[in-house]
Amino acid sequence: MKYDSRALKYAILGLLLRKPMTGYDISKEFEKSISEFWSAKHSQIYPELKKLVSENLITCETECNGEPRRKKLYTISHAGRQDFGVWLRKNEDIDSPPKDIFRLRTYFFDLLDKECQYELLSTQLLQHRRRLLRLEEKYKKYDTAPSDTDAAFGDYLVLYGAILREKAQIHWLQTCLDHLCL
Amino acid sequence: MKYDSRALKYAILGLLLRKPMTGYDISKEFEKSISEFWSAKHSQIYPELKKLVSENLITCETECNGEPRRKKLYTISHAGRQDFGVWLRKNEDIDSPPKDIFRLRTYFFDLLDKECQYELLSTQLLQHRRRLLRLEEKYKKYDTAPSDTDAAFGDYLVLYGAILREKAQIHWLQTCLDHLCL
DNA sequence: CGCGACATGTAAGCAGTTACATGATTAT
DNA sequence: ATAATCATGTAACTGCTTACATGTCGCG
Repeated sequence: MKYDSRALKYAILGLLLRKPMTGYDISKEFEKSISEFWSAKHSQIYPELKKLVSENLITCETECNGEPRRKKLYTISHAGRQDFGVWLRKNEDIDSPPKDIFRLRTYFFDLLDKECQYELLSTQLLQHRRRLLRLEEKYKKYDTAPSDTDAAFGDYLVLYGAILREKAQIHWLQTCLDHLCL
Repeated sequence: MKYDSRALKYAILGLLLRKPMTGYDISKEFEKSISEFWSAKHSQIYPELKKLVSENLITCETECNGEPRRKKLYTISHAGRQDFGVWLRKNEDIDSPPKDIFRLRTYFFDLLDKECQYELLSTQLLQHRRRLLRLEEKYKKYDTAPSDTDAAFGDYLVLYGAILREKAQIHWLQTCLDHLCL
């Protein structure tokens, strides 16, 4: 009875802790740094915001100076701050290895001809190299590492983590190609 | 209209291509090498087997020498082989980065005191080092790389991939700790 | 006026986990 | 006997994606 880790809940609370935001803003934020290790669509975010309001962890403002607005600005509540603080400090076990469909294909490589194995591996390699390049572009913008009290600190760490992950993937794919000994 | 990549379907078909198996056998197989990049519980496998039978991709034998048995032995059909072959050769785009809850925590590290940051990082580090050791134990059993036509080839590749993944994770965690400059 | 970005939602369906259920076989 | 493993299933629920739906705002 605890599959429910409620990651989306805490991602939203964390973002709202920095500043009040609309559902749309949160959605955009997911497409930035967070997308290096997760993503959530607006169709998942809007219902979650409703739920958090009903749980009194956030509040929703629809008007400004008495005028009704089209935007809904969400703000974290005291209870929300507390809940998030407890979660953030929780020292949980490492996750089971992440699902990887390409590795499933690789697992069945003995059932495939060499040419096809080569095709699949080199296409993956190319794409991961492109992703790495894009990440390194982003990384270059930091000429120095942000302080660990700066909001950019987390961004910086997960970006570097994404780079290492891509490098490991590339290294693996190259090793796989070497084992094909064409 | 194609979220449905049906990974479980192809995992099962691939395993049955090697030899006929029961649902229980398949379940056990998932706990071996496949668990380095994915896992499926029996509660997901049994319904999928039913579905595959209804799609005529596999057949089910319940008896042996006319005697009814308690086991259900599944065998891949001709249509199943074809379907799997097409899937295995498909050159798909790389997946979006895998979900990682610990990185979500890291992303919010600026909201956390140094001691707690240190605690979280070092606990993760310890556990990933343990996982790496276990993987390296397994890897040592191959004194030489299996041929690319051997069924063990895939096992070997994904195992090596898991080792590189853990090493990258460990390297990242160490770098994060360095940035804390205690 | 039309296009793209802003902004918010719902419905259907697949994917996966946890818990509930049951019963047979094997080893101690 | 009794505990562990073998063996098969279902129900309820969370999580996530895709598609459907609607309307606003600013710019050229």
